[in-house]
Amino acid sequence: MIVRTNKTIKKTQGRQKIEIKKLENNSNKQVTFSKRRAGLFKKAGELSILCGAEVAAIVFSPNSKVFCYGHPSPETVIQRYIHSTTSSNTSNSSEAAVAAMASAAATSAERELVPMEEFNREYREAMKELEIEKKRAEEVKLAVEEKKSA
Amino acid sequence: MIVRTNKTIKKTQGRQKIEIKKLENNSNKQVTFSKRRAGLFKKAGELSILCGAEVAAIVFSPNSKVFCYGHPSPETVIQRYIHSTTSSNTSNSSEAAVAAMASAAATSAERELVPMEEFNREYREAMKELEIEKKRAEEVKLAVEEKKSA
DNA sequence: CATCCTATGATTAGGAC
DNA sequence: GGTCCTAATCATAGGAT
Repeated sequence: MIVRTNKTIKKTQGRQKIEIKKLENNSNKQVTFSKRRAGLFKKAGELSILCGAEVAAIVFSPNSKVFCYGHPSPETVIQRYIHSTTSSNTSNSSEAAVAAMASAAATSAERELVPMEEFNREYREAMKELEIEKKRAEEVKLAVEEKKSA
Repeated sequence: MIVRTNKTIKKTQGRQKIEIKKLENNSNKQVTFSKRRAGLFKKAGELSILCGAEVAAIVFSPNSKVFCYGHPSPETVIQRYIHSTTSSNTSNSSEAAVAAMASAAATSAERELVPMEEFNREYREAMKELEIEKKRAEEVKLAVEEKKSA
């Protein structure tokens, strides 16, 4: 009896698990690009509505075609971003962070809003991290300057 | 005797359906903002890896704090976007690198005294931003070296 | 505020038009 | 190229820590 109940025949394979790595198949890459780009913009829109946030998303396809989403508009958000990043002229990020924390330390010590014991531990860890970061920042700075003079 | 048979008690309500409209509850809005921002950036990263696309996402929180994701870097994509939408001349790419570093500095810009109650949060954010910036700086560095050898 | 957990809604891979 | 479909993975709301 070759009676197949259609109930057991899947119409599609459904969503398959995929690895997040460069897609090699070009046509599949194009399809994935379109679908996920739409998904990304939708998410961006939801975030802006739900939280009243300004959001911009810019995407260049593998073929260099540009797509963008923005609320209130891509330009508005980009301008604001550029302004927010260039208005600061602090020389070194690590030093700035250290200064900020030192400032916080002085204030908190007086107010005792946090157990000193815990604070000291966190502070030491922070300083350690910053030392490491300082060295890396220096490396990058050198690399950038090197490139400039080249 | 407070004996509850956990078997019939659901530990959580699980994901609830929500309307996409402005959240009014501020604390809930903050939580949603953090979670969805992370999700958005993750999606952006997946899109860039899967499709070899250049992607940038910029988000301003309701409190005007700026967050961004970019591959290869936010600045790179923004520059390219500006160039693609206007006919202005291409600017020096090293400026992008410098801007990237300035971005890190902006994260923990100088401030007055900080209430200790905010210290832990501020501290964690600063560390996280530095962590992100570290990776970005590394990418920029690699890009610079790549260009030099080319 | 971040992170972990679970249940469930949302997204999307694969396929067909 | 976009659209519709299904099934399975993924993201996330709500809660706890």
